[in-house]
Amino acid sequence: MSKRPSRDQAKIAYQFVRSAILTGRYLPGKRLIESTIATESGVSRTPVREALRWLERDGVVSIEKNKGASVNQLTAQRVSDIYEFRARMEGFAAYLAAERSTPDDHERIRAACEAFTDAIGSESSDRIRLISETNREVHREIATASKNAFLASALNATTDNPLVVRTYHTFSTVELQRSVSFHDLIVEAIVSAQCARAERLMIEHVLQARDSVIREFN
Amino acid sequence: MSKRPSRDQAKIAYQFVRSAILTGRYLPGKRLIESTIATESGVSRTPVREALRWLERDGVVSIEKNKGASVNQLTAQRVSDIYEFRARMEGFAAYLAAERSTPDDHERIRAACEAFTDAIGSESSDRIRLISETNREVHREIATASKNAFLASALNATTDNPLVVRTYHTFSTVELQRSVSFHDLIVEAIVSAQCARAERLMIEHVLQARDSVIREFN
DNA sequence: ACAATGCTCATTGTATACAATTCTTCGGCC
DNA sequence: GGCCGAAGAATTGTATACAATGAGCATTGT
Repeated sequence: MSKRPSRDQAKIAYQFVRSAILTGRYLPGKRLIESTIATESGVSRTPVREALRWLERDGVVSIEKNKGASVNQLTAQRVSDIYEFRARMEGFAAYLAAERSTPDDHERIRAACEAFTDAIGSESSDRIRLISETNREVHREIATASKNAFLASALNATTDNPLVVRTYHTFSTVELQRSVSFHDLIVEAIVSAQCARAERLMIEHVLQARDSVIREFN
Repeated sequence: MSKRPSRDQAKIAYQFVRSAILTGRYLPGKRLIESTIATESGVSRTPVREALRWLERDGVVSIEKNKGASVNQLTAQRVSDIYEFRARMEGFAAYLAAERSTPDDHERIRAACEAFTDAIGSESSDRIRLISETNREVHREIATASKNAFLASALNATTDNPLVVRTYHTFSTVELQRSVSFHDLIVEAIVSAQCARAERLMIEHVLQARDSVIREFN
C-alpha cells in the first residue's frame, strides 16, 4: 500500500514549509505569504492556512490576526524554552506511566527501545530518519502508557516538531549511546513503578537533547 | 467602540459550539456536522472548521480525519486528566516565575490578585464572569513572568477552555476564599524566589479546582 | 518641510463551489 | 435469512472567488 500520491494537501504544505525553514531557505523573520506558499508547494491556500496553524503550535512560526505568519527567530533562548517545556511534559508522562502502566505497556515500551537501539547500529542510508522515528516511538509509547489521553495527544502533536527532529543531525555516537542508557533506565523505573525516578530521568534525558542543540547554536 | 458586529466569524462559531456543549444542547458523543453548525451559527463552514480545531485543542471535541468532530465524553477521568495536565503546566510556570520574575512582574501579579479578590466581593450581575476573567488574569501574569514564551502561549491557548470556565459556577464562597489564600501564598513564594514552593502551591491550587469539578460529577 | 488624511494595493479572512471520501441502504447471491 | 457489494447520499477536504483589513504612498493643508 503505497502512500506516494499522499492525498493529504495540508500535510504536503506542512512539510514543504517545515523543510524550507529547516534548510534555511526561509530565514527567521521572513513573512510567510499564504498565496506564495500555495503556489510554491502546489496546493491551494486552504491547506496552507491549516499547515501554518500547526507550525504555530510547534513554536516555529508566529501568527498575528489579519497580519499573517512569520518565521520565528530561533534564538538559543527560544529553543531552550521549547525543550524545557517538553522536558516537563515528558517527565510527567513518565511519572504517570510508572504509576499506571500495565505489563502490556511494558512490553511495547521495551520493544520500542530495542528498535531504537537497532536503528543506531544501522548502516542504512536513512539512518538518521530511522533513529528519529524509533525515538519518537519510544516516547509515544510512554505517553500512551501514562493513561492520560489529553497529555498523550498534546505530546504527540509536537513529536514532529521541526526543532526536535533536527537534533538528530547533530547527535554524536556518544550522545546516542547516552540516549540508549537513559531509555533503559527510564524503562526500568517505569516497570518497577518508581514514579519520581522515572520523571527525573526523563527530564534529564530531554534536557540532554536541549544542551546538544544549544551547543550547535554557538 | 462597540464590538457588537463582532467581525470575527471564527470566534462566533467557537463560542456558539462551546456554549451549546456547556449548556448541554450538544450532548457527549454527538457528531458535529460542519454545515449544520455553519447554518445554526450564521457563518460559513470555513470559520467553523477553525473553531472545531480550537475545541479539539481544548480537549472538548475529537476530530478524526475525513470523519469529522464529535463531542467528547466528559468522564470524571477525562476531566481529571485535563486538570492534572494544567496543574503541572501552571506549576512549572510558577516555578520559572519565582526564578526569573522582575519587580515589575511582581507589581502586575499583585494587581491581578487584588482584582480577583475584589471580584469575589462584587455583587454585580456578571459576578461569575468577572471572577473568571480576573482569575485568568492572575494566571496569565504568572505565565508571562515565567519568561518562557512558548509555555506562556501554550497556557494562554487553553485559558478559555470551556471546562475551566465552567468551574466557577460550582465554586462555593469558601472555595473562592481558598483561592485567594493560594494566590497570596503563590505570589509570596514568587516574590521571594522560592521556586519549589511556588510550584507546589500552584499545583495544589489547580488540583483543588479539579476536585471541585469532579465532585460535581457525582 | 512635515504631519495628517485619504487612496491604492497586497494580503488575510470568509463564503461558496467542487472533489474525494466515508457511510448507508438496498438488492442480489449464497 | 444473512452476508456481501455496489450505488447513492451525506459529509469532509480542497480550490477558488469575493470581502475586509492593514500597510505604504502620495497628496494636501498648515
